[in-house]
Amino acid sequence: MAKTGSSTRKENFANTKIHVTSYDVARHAGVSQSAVSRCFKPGASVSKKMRERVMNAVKELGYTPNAIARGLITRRSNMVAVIVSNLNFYPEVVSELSARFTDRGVHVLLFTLDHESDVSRTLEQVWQYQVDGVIAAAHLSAEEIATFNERNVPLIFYNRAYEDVQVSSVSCDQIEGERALINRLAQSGEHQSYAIVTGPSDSVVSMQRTRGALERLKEFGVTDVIQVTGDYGYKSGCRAVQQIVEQRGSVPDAIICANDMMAFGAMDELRYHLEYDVPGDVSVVGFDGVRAASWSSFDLATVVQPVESMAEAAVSMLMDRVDDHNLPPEKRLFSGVLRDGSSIRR
Amino acid sequence: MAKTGSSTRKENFANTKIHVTSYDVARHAGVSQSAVSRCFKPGASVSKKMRERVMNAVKELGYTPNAIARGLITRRSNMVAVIVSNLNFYPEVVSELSARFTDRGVHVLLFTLDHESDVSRTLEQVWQYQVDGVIAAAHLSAEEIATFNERNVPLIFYNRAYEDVQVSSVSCDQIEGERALINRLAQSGEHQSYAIVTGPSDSVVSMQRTRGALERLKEFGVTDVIQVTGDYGYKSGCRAVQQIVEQRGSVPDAIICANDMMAFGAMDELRYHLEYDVPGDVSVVGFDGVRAASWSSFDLATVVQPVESMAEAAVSMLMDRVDDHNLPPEKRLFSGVLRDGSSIRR
DNA sequence: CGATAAATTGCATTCGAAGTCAAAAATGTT
DNA sequence: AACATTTTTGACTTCGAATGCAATTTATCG
Repeated sequence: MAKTGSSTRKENFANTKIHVTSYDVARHAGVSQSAVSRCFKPGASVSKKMRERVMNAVKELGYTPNAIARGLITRRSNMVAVIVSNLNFYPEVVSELSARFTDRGVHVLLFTLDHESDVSRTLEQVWQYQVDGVIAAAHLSAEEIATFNERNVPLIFYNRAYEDVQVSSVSCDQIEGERALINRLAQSGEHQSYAIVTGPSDSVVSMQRTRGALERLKEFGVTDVIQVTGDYGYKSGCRAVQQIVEQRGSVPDAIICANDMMAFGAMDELRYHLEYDVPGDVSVVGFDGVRAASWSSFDLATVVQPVESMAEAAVSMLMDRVDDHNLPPEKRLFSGVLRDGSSIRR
Repeated sequence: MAKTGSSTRKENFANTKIHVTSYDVARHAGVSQSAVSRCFKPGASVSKKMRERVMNAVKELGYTPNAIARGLITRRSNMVAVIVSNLNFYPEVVSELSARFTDRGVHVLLFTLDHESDVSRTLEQVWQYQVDGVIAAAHLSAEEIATFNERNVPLIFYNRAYEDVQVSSVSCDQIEGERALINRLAQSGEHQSYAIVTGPSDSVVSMQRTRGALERLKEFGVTDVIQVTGDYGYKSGCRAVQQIVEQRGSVPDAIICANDMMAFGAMDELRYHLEYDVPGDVSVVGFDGVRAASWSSFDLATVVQPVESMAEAAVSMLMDRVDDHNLPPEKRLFSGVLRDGSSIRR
């Protein structure tokens, strides 16, 4: 009540109508609403004189097109949803995606998931907002993926490759990358015993990295590899090291962490609490190539995911499919780049 | 052409109409469209029987309300814009904001700025999308702020306090926090000479932190303080240390960095390149209290910003103003929490 | 200059849900 | 059972811009 009253008041008194519509512009310029609309549509048939008159009125009234109304009729919201399971890990990805979408005049509706259980609630919201497409850096069930087809909404997974599902994705080759790391460790000739710190057991990415490492180690004849589970966080890297030491009674020659954060935790635990020398006593490697990997404190050997390329690929794949819904699913696999570092003994 | 054709084809062949509207539901349930609409409005007058019939039809057809259409008539998009200058710094903030908005059924349109010059273009987009409100962790000019009033869009600044402008904000008390850090340094009795690594000169936050430090140092009788400028990044912390040493020919007793990232850079540069001991030869302090501050490698003395409280405050302040546009601007100032750490000599 | 083609403009309708209001149904009262 | 109340319901209009189509203007050419 009070609200309506006050906004009406403002409309009347302040001579600043709060919502200037294309009709207002049309009236002010003495043309039709269609004409105003056309002036905002690139490539529309509008005479120079008309455009000028309209644009003057637009400026005088301070008109801004209403994207909501436009979206209703064009069935194009120019919004995409970005679903990330946890923004704290790898903000660069969201940042890159956001920047690239912005370049294409597309806006990002951000959905962060605290618990993976929020997925279905999140998808409800996604449907309601009529987004043109979705980028998911989170795990969706096969049924959930299927609804995207039913609803005809393009979907691109970021770093989640589904083997048996026909769905587009952009990923970094986790297995290849992990193998490269093992090669690097083996090549130094200093590592006989290995331990692996995996990510959470429901993480496909972690599974792949672990598998890649184990496979390659096996090829080198290393079979008894200690595995402990982490949660991708720094602290879990610390804990993992404690567990490893507890289990073996000593440190292995190399600790392979499923991501950089855990590698940092592992290095710090080794150096500052267990007083081992990295890499003197034990080598540590990670995965991802986050910024801190190149900090002197760590100088971590890792695999750098080509975030820019991957983001660009995800964005362009998505927008291609928004423009043509009939394009078939496609999986793009990028190689990571081995970053050598002094966390490996040589 | 091809697109329309194909989607029509799908509509006809696949028996799955792509867009199920409230009319479809109404027809299927044998009721009016108004009735369907009412079933989705909490607290509306609908009989039990009606609700049941409608909800059955909803399920059978797989109907989802169209938030775009709803927003058009209700003038409430249930979307807010979050504008951040650089997502890479402090992803926690965006993460917290996102989670809290989600809890309130509000969706986040994310705008990241690469260059501050993008602000005006970004605001254009913000207007078009009829967001209910905006949270800005970026610098806006006075005129830009004024347009929010003209357009009657609530705006809350995050960690940007404008002294002479009537605008709402949530911030951490930079000056108080910095003074606490200086107190802590002074209290150890080991620090005579100081250097400051500031943030970029156009950062209000950096100015405040620097001012707070200088003021307190002056009160302690310290006046000749070396200042070098950084950009909030790790590398600029390294460079800053080089410059400081170059200028004085030796390290000061304490280096005060305007944020944690630069403090990390400074510590690493000191320890690994100049081979000084931190804190033995020189103490380092930061500001922000990012996760890595508590990593053993750094154990950085810093001021922890109460991100959760601040995010909650920003969100609730914004939503209050969305509900009642007449609420006056309000500035909320949170104290940071001093985090002691072994980066300070004692 | 007149005829024809091409470019421009306006009218009327559309998108999908929500709100207004009056009619209809259910409930309560005597 | 007759009436007054309250609750439900549906017809119709609205939000703001885009678009198909017809009407109009302008350009082109013989």
